[in-house]
Amino acid sequence: MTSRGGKRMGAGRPKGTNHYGEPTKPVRIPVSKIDRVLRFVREREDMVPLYGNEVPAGFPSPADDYAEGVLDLNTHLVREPTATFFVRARGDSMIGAGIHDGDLLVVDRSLEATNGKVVIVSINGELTVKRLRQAKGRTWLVPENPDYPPIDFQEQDDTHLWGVVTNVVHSL
Amino acid sequence: MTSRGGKRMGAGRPKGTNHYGEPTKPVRIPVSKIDRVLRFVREREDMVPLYGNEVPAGFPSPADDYAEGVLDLNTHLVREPTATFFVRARGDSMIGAGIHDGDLLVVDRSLEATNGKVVIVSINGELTVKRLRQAKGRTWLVPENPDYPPIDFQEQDDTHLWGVVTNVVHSL
DNA sequence: TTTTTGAATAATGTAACAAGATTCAAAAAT
DNA sequence: ATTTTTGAATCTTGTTACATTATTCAAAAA
Repeated sequence: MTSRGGKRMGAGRPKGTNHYGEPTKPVRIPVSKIDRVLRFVREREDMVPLYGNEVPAGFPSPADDYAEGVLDLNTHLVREPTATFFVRARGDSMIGAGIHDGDLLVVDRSLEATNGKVVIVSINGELTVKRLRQAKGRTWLVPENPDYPPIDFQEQDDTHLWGVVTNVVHSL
Repeated sequence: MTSRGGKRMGAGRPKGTNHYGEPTKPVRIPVSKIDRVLRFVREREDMVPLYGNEVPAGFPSPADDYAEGVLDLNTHLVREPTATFFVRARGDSMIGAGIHDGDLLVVDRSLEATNGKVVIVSINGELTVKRLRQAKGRTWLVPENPDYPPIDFQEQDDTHLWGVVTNVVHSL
């Protein structure tokens, strides 16, 4: 009935006992995206643990602290969001570069297409992926499959270099 | 000097002229994620256009409406965020399945490891990726490279099946 | 010694506010 | 009559304030 607590050292909820372990700030979000944003911040939706070759001690629960070794695929694979697009690979002409039929290619238009890079080129209205080779003042689009011949490349009306392939996503 | 505007129909900034074309609400966000969240809501960071084999008419600007043909890698590759982890592949024993040394493997623990699936297994404290084969009442871990022999698999103290590989991310 | 209690303090969702942006009709200039 | 300037009205937006909830722990009670 009378007072029990009172002013004293250590009373009250300690700092840092919030849901995230760090301070928060209100940020104005468009209503249609509030759900996505809350899922992202609350459930670490796209932060997935990354292991090396050692056996993980146990599978971390979402409540655990992924202080290190977490990976967000968007940030990891898309460096320049506004200059990036995806293309689905067709055929097996680049099988030697690890590009299989149906793979998803991440293409960055902001990277310079230098000798040896794998590039996306449109020829006669069709997209194709090849390795760029510059030698003896000429440029070649070289498949990575002995069944296909290199293509003499010169940028013309019907030919355009779209960007450099940075990653290949292969589904099993 | 005197009044010029005044009370009248149509005065003032019209509704819906905000940055997003819809109302906003303050949402409390952990400080370390404010940058990511703002980039997401403002620049549609992780929505990247996806093309088929036709030549894109032009590169869409971030201001355009990506009503269709956009892809978010996290959603696309990680179906069950809480049951998913990444492992970096080592060696070339699964080269035939399109898995190269250094590739990033997306592993889903919620999928059933059935015959023919590519799985992650720990053996003697080390992680390895192989294809699961069940035949004649026995289970084998089969490499996809003729240089390596199949492994007779039985779940024991030092052996654990961690999950099914759903995607392979290969960097160029 | 163990259990109960409530004062103290932090966290959190949201309302409120101040400053900025935008519009348009009235006033002024031409 | 036509064009330009102006500022009141109104919405947007980043941030602060606040009321409510959650949490902790030492004192009081059992």
